[in-house]
Formats: sequence, C-alpha cells, structure tokens
Amino acid sequence: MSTQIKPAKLADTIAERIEILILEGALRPGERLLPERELALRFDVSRPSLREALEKLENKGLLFAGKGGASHVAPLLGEAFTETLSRMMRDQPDGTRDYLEFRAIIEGSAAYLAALRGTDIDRALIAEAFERMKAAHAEDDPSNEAAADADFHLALYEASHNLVMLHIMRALSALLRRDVFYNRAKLYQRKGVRELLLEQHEAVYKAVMAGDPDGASRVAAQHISFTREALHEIAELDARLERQLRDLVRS
Amino acid sequence: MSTQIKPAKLADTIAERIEILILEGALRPGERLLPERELALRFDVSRPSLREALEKLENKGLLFAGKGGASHVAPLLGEAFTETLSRMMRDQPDGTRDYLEFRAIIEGSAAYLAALRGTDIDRALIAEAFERMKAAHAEDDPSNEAAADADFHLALYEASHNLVMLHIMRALSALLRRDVFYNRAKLYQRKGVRELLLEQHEAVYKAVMAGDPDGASRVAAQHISFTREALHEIAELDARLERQLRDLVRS
DNA sequence: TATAATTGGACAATAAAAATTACCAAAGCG
DNA sequence: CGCTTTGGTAATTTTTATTGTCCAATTATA
Repeated sequence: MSTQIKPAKLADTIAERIEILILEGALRPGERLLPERELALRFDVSRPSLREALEKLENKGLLFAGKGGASHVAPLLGEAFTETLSRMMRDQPDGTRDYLEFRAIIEGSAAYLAALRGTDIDRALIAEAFERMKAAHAEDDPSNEAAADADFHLALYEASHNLVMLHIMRALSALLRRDVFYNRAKLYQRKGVRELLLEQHEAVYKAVMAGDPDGASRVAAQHISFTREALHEIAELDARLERQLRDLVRS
Repeated sequence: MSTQIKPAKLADTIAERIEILILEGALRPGERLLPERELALRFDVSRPSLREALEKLENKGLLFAGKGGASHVAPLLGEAFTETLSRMMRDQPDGTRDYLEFRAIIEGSAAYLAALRGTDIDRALIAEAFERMKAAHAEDDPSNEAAADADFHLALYEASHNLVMLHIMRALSALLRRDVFYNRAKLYQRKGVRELLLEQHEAVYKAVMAGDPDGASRVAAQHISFTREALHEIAELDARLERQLRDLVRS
C-alpha cells in the first residue's frame, strides 16, 4: 500500500535542512562545509546523526567527499548533470548551438532583471568584473579577460535575484568558463572582434548600471546572438578550409 | 540560534500526509473521515500516533470534531484552509516566484522552438499528454491532471530539440511535478480557473500543432504569467484574510 | 622534514523517547 | 439495548539518539 508511513529519522530532518541551504544558495557549489563536529554543534545534534545526514546527501549527489580524505563540499546540481551536459556538447554536433541558443534566451532576461532589481552591491560586483575585463583587454591578456568575462555574466545572474536562474547558470559555470574561453580563442582570430565584444559588454554594463531593463535585455540578447553567428561563420570557414586541405593532400 | 533541529515525530509525518490529502482534494470539505482504527491500519501506524496527528490537525483547524461526540470531518475551505495556504506561500516566499519567473522565460522560447522544429513524433507525444490532461479534467481527477500537465510541458521541451534546455528542464522535472501539483491545488479554489487553465493549454497545444512559432510563444508565456499572477493574487487575498482575522481577535 | 593539531571514520554503551499493544469507560447510532 | 466508535491512559518494548572513546589520515606548523 502506498499509504504506509515510516517514522522520520532525525537524520532526514537534518539532511532536509542542509538541502534547503544548498538550494537556497547559502551554500555555494564547491564550497567546503564546516567540520562535522562543528556542524553537529551548530545544529545541536550528535555527530553520528549528522554523519548519517551527510551520508544521505552524498548518496543523493548533493555532497561529495572532498580531496582531503573526506571533507565535504557541495557541488552543483549533481555532477552527473554537468558531466552528461559537457559530454553532450562534445559528442552532439549541435551541442554548442543548443547551448548558445539557451544562453541567448536566458541572458536577455537576466540582464533585464539585473537592471530592474540590482542593488548597489550587485552593481559594484558587476562593475568590478567589467573593469577587470577592460584592464585585461588593454593588457592583451586573453586568459584573464575570459575569466573576467565569465565573472561578469555570473554577476549579472546574481543581480537578477532569481535563485532558480542563478543556480542553473552556476551549475553551468564551469562549462561557461571553458566555453567563454574557447569562444574567445576562436573569435579573436577575426580582426576587430575583440573590440566589438568589449563594446557589447560595455553596452550591457551601462544599461544595467543605468537601470534600463529593456535596453539591457536587448543588448545582452544581441551579444549572445552575435557570438553565435560569428562562431557559426568560423565553423563554416574551418570546415571549408579543412576540405581544401584534404583536397590538397588528396591530389 | 535558529539552526536548532528537533527530531521529527511520527505524528507530524502523518499529519502532513493527511494535510496533503485534504489540499489535494482527495478529502472533501465536510466529509467524514474513516474511523481511527481503520485509518491507523491504513497508514500502518498505531492508534495513539494517529490520534496525535488528528489532534494536531484539529488544533490547526483543518479538522473538527463532528456532531457525533467526536468523529472527525474535514471542514469547509474557510479560514483554516486559506490559513494553511498562506502558510505554504509564506514558507517559500520567493522560491515559487523565482521558479515561475524562470519558467516564464523558458516556456515561451520552448513553445516557439517546438512549433518550429517539432516532428510528427513530437507532436504525437504532445497530443497524447494533452488528451490525457483533458480526460483527467473531465473526470475531475486533479492528481492525474497535474501529472499529465507536467508531461505536457516536458513534451514541449523535447519538441524544442534543444538538448541543453531539455536537459535542464528534465533536471527540474521533480520540482516541476511537485510545483504543478501545488499550483493546481491552490489555483483550483478559484472559480473557473480550471477551465481557463485547460483553455490555455489547449491554445499552446493548437499553436504548436499548427506550426505557429510566434503564436505558441505568446500563449505559452501568457500561460505561465497567468499562473504567476493568479498565485500572487491568491497570496494577497490570504494575507488580507489573515490580517482581518487577527484584527477580529485583537479587538 | 618532523611533529602537533585537526579531521574523518567507526563503534559500543548508555540514555531517552517514541511508538506500540493493551485495556477500560463513555457516548452516539442502529 | 447491544454494537461501534471514541477518549483517555498505562505499561511495555523497540527504536533512536547521545555520549564517549579510539584510530587513521591529513593538514598545518615549527
């Protein structure tokens, strides 16, 4: 019978609480949890009980055993999540297209909400990331520029004050970093693109700082669309080049 | 410290289950509950435990002692009912908002892409889910209707042929099911809402089947927006009712 | 590098509580 | 007037959680 009721263990209650903390964003992905003894003290439960709770969460995939023998850290929405996702990107021919398409959908809304709801703290973080990106650009440091780029977009998601969106995009964060980097490496080969990208970021930045939701939304979506189209062109160029090379060898 | 955790009693678990049954509509207002002993048997718990649960629910106002000395019945959806509803809303202040907001962003695009790229197989799956929803609606079976609802939306994501989006929304699937379920429970209290929801689904359905991307996008986004606004209204009504009740007691 | 401090991991004994079984009196309902 | 249901409660037993201790591994520190 599906109506059977089992008594709830304390460990379940603890696990639920921690899960909420993770889902709410209080505990960030990859962050190391406090030592067991301290956590037990904090929740006012015994260490074995807390241990059991941690074990349950680990089985659930919300926690994993960290490098050091076993300190606990909270990962993203399941590592299987990003694992399969990145594999999908690699294997599927349209993986990158889907990813950028998805981001184009989100990015505009994120910028809109960021301009609408962003606090001074949010704007400060956004400004910081943008300035870092600008500096790296001036110094011709692609690696740092890409990192700052990723931070910039994440700051936008934070400023949107939508926890669901933030979590999802955070989960994609690793992917995003790798991706932004890769995209840039390819895009940079084209003349003038670097400057254009910075201009686009600046446009988003200014609109958000000015509290102009519609403007922010428009330029952000344009930014991703531009990226997608440029990458598409590059991919086609690559393919044609490859064909030509093959033909050269073949003859 | 607010972090203190108490072990959950079995009675609480039972009470929660019964409360869900009531909110779900399985137990109708005014209806007489089964005898204690039988209920205990059904839930496979002891009578004292079940008694304690009933007592809690009575204190909460969800149950009351029937005319006959003490048989239990569920009350009309009056004060107590809206009280628990507003409590539900209060427990997750921004969670529901964020989730629906995020879905509103995605849903429109998903419908757009589904109408654009959906294959015959996709359309068949969408049709199947929709018919199931319609049938459950006709039979007044909220539980199945909610399940079909979730399936319907998932079918839309599949039809969008964007693997990233599909992957993410699938990951949210459990959340989505729970969510659609609760949303419906709340929304159903308002007159005519059930029919309106079905109409909206039908509009999305038709647009997708007709291969009308812009139309599909529009009605899908409207559908989620409608849900959000209706839930918002209900929350406000609940809050106002609660204030009035407080004032009554206070004077 | 070696040592100390901290942490994860495990387990046994004890203590607490919670749930179960059980019984009995009272009150509606046929 | 019996039959059923309920309210109340007592005693029992099982489960559950806590305390305390030990060891191994790791990290930090001298």
